[in-house]
Amino acid sequence: MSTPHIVWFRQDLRVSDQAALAAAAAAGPVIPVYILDDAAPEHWRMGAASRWWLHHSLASLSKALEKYGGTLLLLKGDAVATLKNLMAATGATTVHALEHFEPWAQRQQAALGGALTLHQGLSLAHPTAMRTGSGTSFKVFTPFWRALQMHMPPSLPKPPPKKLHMFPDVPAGDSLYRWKLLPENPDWATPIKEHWSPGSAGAHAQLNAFVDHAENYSDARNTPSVKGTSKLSPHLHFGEISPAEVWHGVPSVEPYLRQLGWRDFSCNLLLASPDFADVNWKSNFDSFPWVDDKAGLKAWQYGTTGYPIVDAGMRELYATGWMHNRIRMITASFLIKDLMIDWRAGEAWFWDTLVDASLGNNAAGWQWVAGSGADASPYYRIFNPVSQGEKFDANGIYVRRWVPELAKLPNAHIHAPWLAPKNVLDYAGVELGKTYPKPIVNHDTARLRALAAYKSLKAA
DNA sequence: TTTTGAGTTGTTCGA
DNA sequence: GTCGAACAACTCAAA
Repeated sequence: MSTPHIVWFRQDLRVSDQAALAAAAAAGPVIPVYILDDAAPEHWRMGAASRWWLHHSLASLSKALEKYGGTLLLLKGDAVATLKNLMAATGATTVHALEHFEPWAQRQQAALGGALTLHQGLSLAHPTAMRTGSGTSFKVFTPFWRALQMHMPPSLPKPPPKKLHMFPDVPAGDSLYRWKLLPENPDWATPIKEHWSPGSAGAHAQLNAFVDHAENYSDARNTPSVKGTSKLSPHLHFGEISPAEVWHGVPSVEPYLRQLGWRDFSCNLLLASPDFADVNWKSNFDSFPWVDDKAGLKAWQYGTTGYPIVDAGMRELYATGWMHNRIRMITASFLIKDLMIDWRAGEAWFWDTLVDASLGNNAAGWQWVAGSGADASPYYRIFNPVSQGEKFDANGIYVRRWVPELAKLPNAHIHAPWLAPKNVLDYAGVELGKTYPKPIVNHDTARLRALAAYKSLKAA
């Protein structure tokens, strides 16, 4: 019997276009393993929504491997030690894995040294291939995107191995259910379940559904009430589908491919600045006068700010584990600029509640809105939650879906119920402060306060 | 080394 | 209602 090759699955839970699996399968008998590992610092351990997704994704991967004659071994503990033990117990000398870019993943990869063979498949292009003319990493998206396109299209996706030869003598693993990744008492995942089907099959179904309307992406992507976006983000995050499979699977719609480019860009930023998720990329923001507003944070989290478009978004997030991208910007702008709460509080909430929570993407989004990021939004760009609602949810469909207590308000007042005449509110059964909150801040004054704070930063 | 052009996603104000 | 200007200054990337 030849020595086995370990395939270490992480956020690459697929069998097709999976270079680590392919290399191991070609080399000899395999041991596919997933290790539940709390290597990340406490506050970056996988969030609750992600854990729900992980459970189902692992179940799906396990099934997929069985189709090819493989079995997924589930282990728990420090990944480096666990892999070393597994190698010692089985005589394996090589671990195959796709390269990951989170700081703790980088540390683990370094610790495994020569025992680890890294393959590519998380990004469209390897970050070290993405360099400016002077050899530095990119800090601005547009030139990055131009450079990335020089490397595109990515290689065609590889089919799964025809057959896996499992190494017969594998130690016993855990059972997935014993990891208790699923919520109990209460089982808040019921509505999430209705919106998603984790796993590669679900990912490809989602891709096919998107392909049918991808041509409308440019227009429809900003309308949160319609299916305009791809909704592939969680599938991509868990690697149930590779970015190359997506690139080759969708029509060549530039604005969409550009979004894929953003995934790569975030990955580059994180690799270049390992503390990107924790500290202001622009250090002058360290003196920003954030407000410690626990009540405001809570109102934001649970969708009771009194601004319908913000509340709708936050409720969509809490119910489904996902939020439309346009609404992510609006809600983030509201937390940062209207409430002046530190962007990291919003980042942490998104981390816990998003099924697509990715360290680099999440941090890049928040730092961009805050203005502390590499390629940041200008400080005076403060979203007006009413005009954003009127512009992108003109007929109030999105708000009515997630804030049903406002459902009977006419379009003219759906985004600013506090401005509606009393008889209109009465007719709609809305009593502000009772059935729906009054606005927790006045946007006009909040805007001026934020502008002043940003100005003070500049002076400092 | 210096210069030049550009930088995801907006809003308000006043003519 | 529509339109252009102002809202800053700085850093990045490439020539």
